[in-house]
Amino acid sequence: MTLQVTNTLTGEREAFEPVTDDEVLLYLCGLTTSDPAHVGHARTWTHTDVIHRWLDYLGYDVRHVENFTDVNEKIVARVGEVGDDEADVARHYTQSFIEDMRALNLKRADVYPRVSEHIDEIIAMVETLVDAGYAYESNGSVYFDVSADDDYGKLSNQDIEDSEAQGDEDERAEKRNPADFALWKAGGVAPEDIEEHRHDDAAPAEEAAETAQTWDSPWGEGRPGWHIECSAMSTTHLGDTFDIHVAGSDLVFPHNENEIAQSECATGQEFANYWLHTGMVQVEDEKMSSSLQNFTSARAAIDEFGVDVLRTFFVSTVYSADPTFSEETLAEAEERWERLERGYERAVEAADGVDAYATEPDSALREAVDVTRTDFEAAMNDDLNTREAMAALLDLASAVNAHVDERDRYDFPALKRAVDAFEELGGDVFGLSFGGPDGGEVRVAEDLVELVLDLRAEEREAGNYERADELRDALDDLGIEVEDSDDGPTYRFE
RNA sequence: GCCAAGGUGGCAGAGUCCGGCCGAACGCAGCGGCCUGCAGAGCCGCCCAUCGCCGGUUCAAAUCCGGCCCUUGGCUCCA
Repeated sequence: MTLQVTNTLTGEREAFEPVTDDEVLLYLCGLTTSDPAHVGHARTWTHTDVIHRWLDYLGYDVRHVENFTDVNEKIVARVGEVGDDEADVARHYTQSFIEDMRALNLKRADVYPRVSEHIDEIIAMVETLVDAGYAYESNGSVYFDVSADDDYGKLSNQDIEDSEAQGDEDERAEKRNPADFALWKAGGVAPEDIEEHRHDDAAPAEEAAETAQTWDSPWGEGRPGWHIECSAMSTTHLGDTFDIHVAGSDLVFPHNENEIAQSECATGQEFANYWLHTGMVQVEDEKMSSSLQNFTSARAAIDEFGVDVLRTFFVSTVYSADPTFSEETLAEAEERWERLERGYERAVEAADGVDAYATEPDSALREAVDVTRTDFEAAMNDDLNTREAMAALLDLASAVNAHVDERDRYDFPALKRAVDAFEELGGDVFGLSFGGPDGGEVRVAEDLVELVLDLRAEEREAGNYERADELRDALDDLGIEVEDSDDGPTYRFE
């Protein structure tokens, strides 16, 4: 049984065959560092993470690249809110993304390239396209000539005759064909370009625009276009042709389409072999999105539900579906996760007790473990059907419960294999944390420590240093080390 | 208008590629029983589905073909 995936490029389910036998080159279109990551972003990250983990499970060596777009007018529009200039705002959100990714228990990518550190590669690629006749300069900007690329539109089936003009009036005037798109944009950022993305507490548009970064190029001072970055960064770190390109389904056109056009015209090689697109999280029958202001930030969701519940929610729909984010669906995910976790814990407790024997075979449980493994693997290989794979795991929980309920003497080898299955499939592949304290418990512990620290701060302010020290010592006895710093107290669990 | 993906029980959501094992999975909610000092957890069972509509192909269709209706995403920054 080999892995099959649905390829947006062909619209069909295909056998997965990497360019190199044992290695998989994976790219995910990352986020623009202009807003906090929300649940929709977290879902795409998590499904990509599960793909990575499944490829690991199958024995592939995965090279995983995921970019941060740190040059964009939306970032400039946040100047004054969380930073003094474009680069500063970008740093702020890049940091917050990294923290969210850690909190979500995502496997680290091999490279997190940023646009600002790949300007040379971007310029080189644009030059190649100009030299080869696929792009032209106009008023210091460079545009991709869609009519020069016979394959244009092959991902999204767009007909360039039907496409509406992109860009503002000035830009349209500079283009030969309305469907042409910018590879390089002359000058900085115009205040009116960031006006619509501005929040009330941001700096005035004029002032913010001043902080936009620009770079020297053969066509004069300017900034990279919207789509060229992903082409430059992916080919730099993965080569001209790589295996899997993941992105949200909202990026199919024009972003991914343009990536293909630029890359294949520049390198003469196939770009990505398999295109996987994740669905859009729905909130009240509408896409969750930063601009619609209907989003729950990844951070808030992790704080409210915990990573395991959130990951269970994500994995309970196939990656390509548009799942409903609501109180009901998250409550259901919570029930599912608890059922799974309880099943795991019962298996561990039964296996680690004196009532577990080597000579008490329970064929029902033994068969259930086998079925779980084969069903899970078949589901994952069938276009990464995490929903079905999860069902297999939940069936295992039922089998464990039935075994422990019905018997006084347990089948140790079978229980051990059940525990292994939970840990390898639910833990390693789905990234769920069996065994350890769950997110909720950790948060309560942290809240309690903060509560004590608040009390201690009150004593200190009142000058009751003896009492304050007693509280610190009491925490220390519990294995919580408190240190005072300029920014207030910090602590860590020993 | 054009492109793409969908429409499956009260909710949510697999199955559709490769028609029959789908008399429709897993789960949530609801109901009954077991267990139980109570509750919870768990176990067993049940309830709720003319699989968007109409027509066609077939011994057989949720699954294939045609038409229509509706939803979501894209065509503008977007996971």
